[in-house]
Amino acid sequence: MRIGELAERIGVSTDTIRFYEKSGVLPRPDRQRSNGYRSYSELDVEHLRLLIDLRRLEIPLEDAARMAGWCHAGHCESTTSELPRLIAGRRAEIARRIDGLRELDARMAELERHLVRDRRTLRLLGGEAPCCDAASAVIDAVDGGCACCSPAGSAGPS
Amino acid sequence: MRIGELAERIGVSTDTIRFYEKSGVLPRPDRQRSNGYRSYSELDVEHLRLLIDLRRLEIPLEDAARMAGWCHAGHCESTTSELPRLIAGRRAEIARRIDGLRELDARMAELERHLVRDRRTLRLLGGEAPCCDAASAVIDAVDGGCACCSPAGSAGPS
DNA sequence: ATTGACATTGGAGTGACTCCAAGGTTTAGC
DNA sequence: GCTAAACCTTGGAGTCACTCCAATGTCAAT
Repeated sequence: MRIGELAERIGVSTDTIRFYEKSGVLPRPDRQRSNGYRSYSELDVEHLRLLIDLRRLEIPLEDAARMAGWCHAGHCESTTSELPRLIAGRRAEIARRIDGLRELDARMAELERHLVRDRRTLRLLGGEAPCCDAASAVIDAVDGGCACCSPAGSAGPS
Repeated sequence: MRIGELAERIGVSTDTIRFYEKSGVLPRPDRQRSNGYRSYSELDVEHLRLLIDLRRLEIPLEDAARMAGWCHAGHCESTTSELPRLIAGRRAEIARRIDGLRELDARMAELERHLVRDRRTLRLLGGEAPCCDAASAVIDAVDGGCACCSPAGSAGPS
């Protein structure tokens, strides 16, 4: 199969595949003699698919390539000694990220509530409103304090 | 305050602050006359803190700078019309990411279980084992199939 | 006067792509 | 056989958001 089909099947761009080859993390495949086109086997598909899956875990390219290489070459030693460490680290990282995202989402939700309230206020007021209401809601929700309209800790305008 | 203290207080590098200034997303602050050092006020701290917080939501730098700018300048119009759209999009993205990470973590956990099992097997066998056990566990767990040792769908070696 | 911690600038490097131009090849239809 | 579209090739430049570096300047304390 040629590079386009491989890319299609795995869901990456041909540029990405060529980039991997150029940076040495994927071996150069056979070339169809005379026309220079890259030619891939089902085995190559599996190798690349694993690499891409590992990349989707946001494992740095070099590490992901090493891991995929071990599996491909059947090197149990590396697989059983280095992999567990890598995986444990990854899982901790994933947990940290989920926590961070949850916190962000909570802040975003609060911000959203503030904005809805402020917009209702604006509508009731006929479109004009003290300038810092919404802005301070943003800062309160995202940041925990408003500098431009309550620099000394006052409760805000209006 | 000088750039080092600002960076310290917000938890970014001085390089980052200078980079923001160079790329035009932060205004040039006053310079202490004669020595050329940047000099920041508490207002600048709040502005940058908001920008950095928005960046931590992985909002692209340009967008984050625009949002922080609105708040800083008290432009309710943009704040109330554009922000809600941005926030809704952000929250959807956050939800997607959390789902993705959860799935990854489940796959990682499965992989870990496989490896523990295989290592026990290895120890019982005295260190030597059929080469593909661990490798195929990686592929099974991460990828859902092993090409190198069961290319035709067989159950695996050993 | 010297040391050390700060500051300045311009410019290069990083990771992981992504896009582009200028060309060669293959395939389908007429 | 000719043409057009869809593929492939290469080298190289661009992107984002920093990060690091060298060479130099400033300042406070000993």
